[in-house]
Amino acid sequence: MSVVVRFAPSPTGYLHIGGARTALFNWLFARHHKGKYLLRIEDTDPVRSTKEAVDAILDGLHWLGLDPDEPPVFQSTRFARHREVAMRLLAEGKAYRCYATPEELEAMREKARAEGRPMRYDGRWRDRDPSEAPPGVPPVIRFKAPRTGETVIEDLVQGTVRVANEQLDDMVLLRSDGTPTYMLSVVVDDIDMGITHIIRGHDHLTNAFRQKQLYDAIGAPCPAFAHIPLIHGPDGTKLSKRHGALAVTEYRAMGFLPEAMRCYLLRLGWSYGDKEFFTDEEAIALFDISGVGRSPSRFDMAKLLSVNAHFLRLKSDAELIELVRPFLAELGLTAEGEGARRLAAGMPGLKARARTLVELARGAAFYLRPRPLPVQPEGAQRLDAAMREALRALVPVLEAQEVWEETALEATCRAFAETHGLKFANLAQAVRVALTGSLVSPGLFEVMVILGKDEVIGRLEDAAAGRNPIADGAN
RNA sequence: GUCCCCAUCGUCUAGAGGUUAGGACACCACCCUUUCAAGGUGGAAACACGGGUUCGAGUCCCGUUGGGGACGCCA
Repeated sequence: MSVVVRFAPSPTGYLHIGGARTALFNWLFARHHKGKYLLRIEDTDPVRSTKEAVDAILDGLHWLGLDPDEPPVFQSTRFARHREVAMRLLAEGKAYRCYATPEELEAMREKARAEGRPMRYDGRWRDRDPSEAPPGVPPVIRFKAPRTGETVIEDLVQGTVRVANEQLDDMVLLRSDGTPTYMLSVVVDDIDMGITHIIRGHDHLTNAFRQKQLYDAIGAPCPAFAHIPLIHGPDGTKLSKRHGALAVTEYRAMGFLPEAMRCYLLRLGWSYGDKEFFTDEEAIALFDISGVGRSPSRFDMAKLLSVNAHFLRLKSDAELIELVRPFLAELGLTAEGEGARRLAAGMPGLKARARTLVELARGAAFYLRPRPLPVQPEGAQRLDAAMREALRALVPVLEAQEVWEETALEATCRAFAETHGLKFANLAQAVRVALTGSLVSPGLFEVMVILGKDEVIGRLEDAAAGRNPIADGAN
């Protein structure tokens, strides 16, 4: 049997970390088994579903490289089919019309709450004759669920999970306005789409019992279930906006790489011995549901940053130059001609110091900004009058420098510091500020070589003359 | 409240009855060093608790505690 899986988000919000990981596991599982990975948009609630959310989900999946193998199925287009199945169950006596009013249901809930019992529909219309139906009340169609025995799920992750049927009530299949509910739609669509494995969040585990009963009633084989543990926030509670349940596209904006995102998400709840990093090929070859753990994990930004830094360093300089362009643009910078040349030359030194593309852009900015360079406040403090004098004195020395390469420049600067009675480290920091506007940068002499003699002398003169504006700290 | 699930360093996890309980992130120290990173070396850091079963339990069973999830004419 060939594997068919689906990712089935409801378009009521953005694709967040949890959804992204569910999609990833489905995608990986399908690739591993050479099966199909489908996308179904569960837009059966017209009030909460939006076009923007659909686009955001599609965009997020695309960025992560998790495009579905076929065009997405919109659940709302399949109402007629869902209704058809409901009517068939009704005709077969496996479902019935219920005329209970919202008020009655609310009263039932109140009573259950007061008695400390689970809030369940009491089945008052289950065996009642339709002739007793109150006039003018549009009924819902309820599933006639088994009342005794138990329902058992063989979950690929959770193992055997069972629940007593008394715990479950007669769920609504068709609302009084004739629209199908989620529970019905999911089952019918999964049957029609030929889904073999349902891989989804653990929060759906209890739904699985009801869905299992529906499969049985419809007479369709039940797909294999794999309920993967949820991702929690750093404090162990439900992942929320303030934790990082941001749209995955927010991570794109923060300068994360999709492959880093995938790798991080993969290792959240799944592992393969001590292996930490996986290429896509490795992940596809090694991924299996049996490697998925059962306990929930917490989202950890520090680890994500570290993983991203790892994948950033794996990128070629040429790739990085293209990837960083949009982030440079946000700083109002472009890298053309001389700027592109400097960026390419400086990339090895830059990328070792950046964990994200945002950090990379910020670190690269000094190569691209026009003179006089803005300097950060902490850096400006290093340029006191005495140090400015020293920089002024350094200018002619460097102008006389014939061999403009790292070791020669270092020798020159060390000798200069010695003859002027300066600690080399202090001189170096002052020069660093003059050349980069910051106390932190790639190697000083590497920077000198990449900037070139004229630019270096120009920047030193700016600093000596106190021409640099103070950066506003935004960068 | 009822039902279901979960429980190894702060975090992600390895561990399928006998291990000095391993790795990664973060943290600390040292090395390197012109800053910051990167890199290298080392360190601190865990089996929630209580009962069983067993010659032997992080591993199996039960309970407790703690955490999470589900309980809609939402999905």
